[in-house]
Amino acid sequence: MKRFLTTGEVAQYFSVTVNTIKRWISEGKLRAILTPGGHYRIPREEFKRFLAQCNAIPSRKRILVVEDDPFTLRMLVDGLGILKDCEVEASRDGYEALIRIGEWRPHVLVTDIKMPRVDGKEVIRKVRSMEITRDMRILVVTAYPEEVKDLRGLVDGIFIKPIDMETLKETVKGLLGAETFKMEALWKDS
Amino acid sequence: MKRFLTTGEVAQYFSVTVNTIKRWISEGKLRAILTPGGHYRIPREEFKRFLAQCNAIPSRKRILVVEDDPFTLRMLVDGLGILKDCEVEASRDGYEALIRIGEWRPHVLVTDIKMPRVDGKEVIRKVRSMEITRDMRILVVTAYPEEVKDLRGLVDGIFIKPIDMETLKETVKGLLGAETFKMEALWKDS
DNA sequence: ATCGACTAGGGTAATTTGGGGG
DNA sequence: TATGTCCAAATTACCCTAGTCG
Repeated sequence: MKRFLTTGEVAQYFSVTVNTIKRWISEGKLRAILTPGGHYRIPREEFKRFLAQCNAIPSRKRILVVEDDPFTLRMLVDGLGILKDCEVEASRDGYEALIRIGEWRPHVLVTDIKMPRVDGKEVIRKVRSMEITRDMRILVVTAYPEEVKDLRGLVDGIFIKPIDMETLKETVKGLLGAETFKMEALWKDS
Repeated sequence: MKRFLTTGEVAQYFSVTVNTIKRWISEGKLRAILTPGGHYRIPREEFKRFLAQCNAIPSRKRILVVEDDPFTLRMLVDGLGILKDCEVEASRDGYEALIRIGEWRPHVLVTDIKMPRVDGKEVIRKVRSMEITRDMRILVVTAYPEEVKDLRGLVDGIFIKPIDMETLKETVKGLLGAETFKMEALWKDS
């Protein structure tokens, strides 16, 4: 198994020209190393990361849970963890969560709305308005029903603590069923 | 752990032919010793140095500017935009910035510390503590010198408004020159 | 000392880069 | 905005045989 791929190999894989791959690299979308002669080599790990980011491989669905209370967090992660073909990760605060959203692009975000030093509502509005994260499904978890009234049209579900895990799991399963693919280019023909 | 590598081993590592390795050696790009029979042996240390060099200049450097004041933002983006081999992007608030950091992995972050509904200091502490963003260089821009005293050890530079763009540009250039390698990922198996 | 596997060195074909412009 | 196409120069791959390594 080769450790590095050439631009040509990656280009062939995506059915795009080599120039497009070079542009992706120079724009930082795809990371690569340089040979002394100036040719790019793409690490296989990076290639896989990139594929997942493009939704190009039928990867397992990604669920990000954001919750600062360790007990609730544990319950959510463990509960969602038994779902089939899913990966669950946790962030303990909003800052971590936002970086992780950009990097990992979860399919579903399950988030508390009250977090120290971060405005959960503002985060949701932001995420909804950004191109990259617009397709992400959002479930809100909160202890204060009246806090989230104005989020109704914006999120895919609201759960009031204490959480009914069975309903939550069913809802997540439903959201994951709805496919959202973004890279038509990959489906032309191989 | 072997002390020396053959051309074939290095070639396999880089997904390059043996001849290419030989050319790198004859051109002095990769240093090697000679066996009495005329076969090359590459010292492991030299191999590591070489690999680091390949990681050093992978693509154009990415600079993310975070600033809510349109006027200052414009000045920063335009000013940094003329740097060679750099891409500059802007985020108008902390939420956007964090997602963009995760997605784009800027080499340098130039950020205001006072932003609506986001604690800039907390963002910086968070970014510094996370594996993915630990190598990112951070420059803080602020109008309040006393606000950022406790950030001194944490960031790579602090600029007080009004900004001296020439100094800022020089600093960014300096930070971009200082290479930060992450070779461990490439060393997992071998 | 022998043998299989690998290597050096060279010549030629194929690929890659960077840039500009559609 | 993103991608495809074109170009020359540079880099790398592929082929070979004689020689070295283990």
